[in-house]
Amino acid sequence: METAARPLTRIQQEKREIILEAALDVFSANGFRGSTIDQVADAAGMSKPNLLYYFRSKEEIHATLMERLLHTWLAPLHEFDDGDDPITEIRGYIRRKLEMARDFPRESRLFANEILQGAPRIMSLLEGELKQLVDKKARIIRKWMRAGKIARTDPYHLIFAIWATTQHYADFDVQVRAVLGPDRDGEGRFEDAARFLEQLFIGSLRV
Amino acid sequence: METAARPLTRIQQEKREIILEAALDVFSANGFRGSTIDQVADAAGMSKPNLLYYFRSKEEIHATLMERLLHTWLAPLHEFDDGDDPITEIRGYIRRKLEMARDFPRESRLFANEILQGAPRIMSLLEGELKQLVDKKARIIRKWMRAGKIARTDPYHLIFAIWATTQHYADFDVQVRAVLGPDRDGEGRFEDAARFLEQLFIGSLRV
DNA sequence: GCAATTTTTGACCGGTTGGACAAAGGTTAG
DNA sequence: CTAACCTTTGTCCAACCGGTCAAAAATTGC
Repeated sequence: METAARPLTRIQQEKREIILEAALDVFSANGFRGSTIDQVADAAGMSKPNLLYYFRSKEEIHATLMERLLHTWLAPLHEFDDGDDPITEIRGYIRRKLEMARDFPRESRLFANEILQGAPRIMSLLEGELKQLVDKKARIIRKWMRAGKIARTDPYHLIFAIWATTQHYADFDVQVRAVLGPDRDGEGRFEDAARFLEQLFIGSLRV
Repeated sequence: METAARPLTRIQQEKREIILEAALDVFSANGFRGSTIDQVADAAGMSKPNLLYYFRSKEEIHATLMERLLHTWLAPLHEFDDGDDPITEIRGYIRRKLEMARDFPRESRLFANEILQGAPRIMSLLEGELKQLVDKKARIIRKWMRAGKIARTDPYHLIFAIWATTQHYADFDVQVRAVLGPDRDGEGRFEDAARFLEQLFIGSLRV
């Protein structure tokens, strides 16, 4: 009584979830080409052929992972919206992005890996959905500037700078830790970063 | 009549140079594990066994490349020095780092790749040479702050932010281009970035 | 021109990897 | 119990990849 287009059973959904979780671990640590199906299968607690029963290929795992990741990834920018107080809005965006770097470093690294390789699989999304979203937010920022609520500057590069500085704490984590040294290790660095970034961005935007 | 430790012939030096140049191209585009010796040999215009006559292994090519890269990479930070005018000094550092992102994007990406993978091969350098260098520069910055020449903030996170924002234009180049769109493409984006970053950092540091 | 040395190459090898497949094991509905 | 279906696994394969090796080709020193 099922439809011709196979609906996923609950077991299938659960196993696919486990595999994606394992793949996120492995891919983000070793890169796509540096990872093997066996490693993912191992991390997922199943055999390679079993894994390939749920995903037809290594590529398909990666593609599925990327698709989900991008939704999560763009969420903070979607939330960024026209509000009474631009400073509050921007501060909130920075805070959310920094929290994502802290709570989802694997996702950040996987994304960074993809972009570094030239983003072959998500180029169309970057040029389409992402560009339009950024265009929209840039218009909001420009409006604030015209209204004299924040200092005039390039909204695109402002957004790039927020991305770069926040994601740095996920993507370059080992370097940050190495430079800060063992004494300044621990999650305290994220609070220091939050204070610093707020001062950096808000300080330069205040009129 | 040569000494026991074989001195490199001119041909050997030239060929090694050609190989390293080709390897930088290939490794920075595909990552170390995503690249094959054949690809490098191809790009260098020679056969694989011939390439392996000049470098004993793929690892050795990568290690040699990394070593050279790191010297170039830390040069701007070495130049950053105690001066009369902190603003000029910081502005100059930002400009030099941004120029490196523009002129040596492959080096930047290779470095980013290494850090992303956990920096297994250069960890000791990060914890040693790099940390000490940053510590030294952080002390200079703190001195400026105590003298009331720039606003008080965390010098380490300031340096991280400069790294992140400037390298972003090399490492995330495809994303930057995609978001700016075809009309804002071209090298003009680096000048826009320079103006923006100056305003961002100098604006927030001014007392 | 000839011998020693350096450079280049074709052929090959062992290990790894992505993926196929058929058969076995398990589950569910009647 | 049994037939149909879903899940799991052992085995296998072809392609790829890093690296070796011996022999050919080119270069160099005399």
